[in-house]
Amino acid sequence: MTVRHSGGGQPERTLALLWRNQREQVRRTAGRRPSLDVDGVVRAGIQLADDRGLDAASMGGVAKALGVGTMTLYTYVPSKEELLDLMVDQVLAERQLPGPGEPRPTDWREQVEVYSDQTRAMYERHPWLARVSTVRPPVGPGMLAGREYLLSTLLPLDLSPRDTNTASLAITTYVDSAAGLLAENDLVERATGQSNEAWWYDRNDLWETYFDVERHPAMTAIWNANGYQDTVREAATDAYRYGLDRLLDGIEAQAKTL
Amino acid sequence: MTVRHSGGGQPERTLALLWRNQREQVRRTAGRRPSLDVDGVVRAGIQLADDRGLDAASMGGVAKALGVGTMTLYTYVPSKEELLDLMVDQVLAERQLPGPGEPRPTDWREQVEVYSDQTRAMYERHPWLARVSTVRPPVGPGMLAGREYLLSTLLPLDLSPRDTNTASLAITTYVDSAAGLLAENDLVERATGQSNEAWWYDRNDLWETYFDVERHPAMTAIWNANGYQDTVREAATDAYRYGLDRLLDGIEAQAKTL
DNA sequence: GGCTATTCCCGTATACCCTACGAAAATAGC
DNA sequence: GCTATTTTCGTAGGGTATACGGGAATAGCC
Repeated sequence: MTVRHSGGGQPERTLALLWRNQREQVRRTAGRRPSLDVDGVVRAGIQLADDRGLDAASMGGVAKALGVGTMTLYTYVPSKEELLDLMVDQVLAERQLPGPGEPRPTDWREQVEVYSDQTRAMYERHPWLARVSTVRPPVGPGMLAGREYLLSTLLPLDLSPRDTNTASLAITTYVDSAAGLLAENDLVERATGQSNEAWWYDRNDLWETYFDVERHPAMTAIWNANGYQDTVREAATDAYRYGLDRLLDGIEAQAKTL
Repeated sequence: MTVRHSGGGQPERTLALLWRNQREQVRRTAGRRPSLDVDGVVRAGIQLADDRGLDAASMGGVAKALGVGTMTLYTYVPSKEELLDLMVDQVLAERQLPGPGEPRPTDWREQVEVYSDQTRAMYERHPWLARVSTVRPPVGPGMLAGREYLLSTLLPLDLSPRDTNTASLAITTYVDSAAGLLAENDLVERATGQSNEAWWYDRNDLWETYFDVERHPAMTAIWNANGYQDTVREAATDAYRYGLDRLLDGIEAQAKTL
């Protein structure tokens, strides 16, 4: 199954849910007293997705975890789609990113590092995030806080406003997807109970039967020179660091020429 | 639904399917004559996913498109999972990347550009690709050809074998995810019939009711300086180019210092 | 205490999804 | 024509989301 996002629905309702903790609640008057609240439903969804994968966070699954009927959830959340939006913004907001005026490293690269570390840790805690589309994301407090922080780290570079925005988009794209990949790697190992190395070993036939050395000289050369890391995890971690560092190098160098 | 990948199954069977066109077929002997072939099933799946989204490429949907019963597909493909693997490797192989010895640009950056352009075009044609996990991908001819080409573009830099591999992983991560994002953006516009601008317009309440200028000074500054591009598409395209160029800048600079 | 309007709870039903199983149909070679 | 083999696919079982509507609980008012 694919995980899509933020359809049409009623944008006002969704926004009200996303920002539910920013404004105070209206006092209740008549009617049966609710047995749950939105936060509880969202927490249960996150918990389930963390523990047993995104598929476990079905409406039925979440309802069972909360000890209510499936349809009861629809009192709190318009659809599974918005529940997912709420789960996403919730975990985005978990990142501990300094707000405006709060203490932070002086070097801009170290500030970006904070974003990178926090985002990686978030994906590590919630690997199902990598499975959720980020186009038309839930524009809640969590997402806005992340964007705000990353933009603010780039201000010292004195790029034009437009370039600052462009650079920040490039960085989020890289960090979010690479961090998601790392987390997914770990998740798959846990979920299947099979290490990545065992997975490759199972595909020994590839090299023995199908791989054509003539057609793949560069791969062969790297292999012969022992250029492949010992583990998939190691390779992915190295690539993450290397790519982020080179990207920031490039941004820094270009900023200096202006 | 999430889109997962390459489970346990029987790796040999999956490999044989992925590389089915590299080795010739065994002659058939007795038994009822098949009405379809694997290529046809894969093509139908791709067609359906292209036209009506990944969800339309269900086993039932593909079978109906081919005019057979749903269960008939299981003669050709062990499960939906492997069908997806086959679809993915098929479209990966569609990229026109020069093989070893074939003509290519002289500058290494232009060579990487070819990879970037071909990959972007691939995602444009098959936006559902962005929805499919790339951990434990189908190791078929298409994937291997892509990896081989990208590695070969980096050889002129004379990095160590390990660094070459690391750099190539960083580039694929960036290119594939950023290209996927671009394509997904277009897809969502087509699928929902709502432009990204209209989507944001629907969320006007965000700025009017919830957005706190005090908490988001950097965003506010960029907004006031007119730093946000006119369209989401423009911003994403700019970010793609900018990020790739800066990443390659960084790689080039580092290669020179060695 | 009883009425009423309001709100919440959730069983049922519909419409999808994947796929295990097994019976029927078609074919090649003897 | 018989047999071994292969393909076809209906049925059934267990999953998913959610529309609908009836019943249950509550606050405020008389």
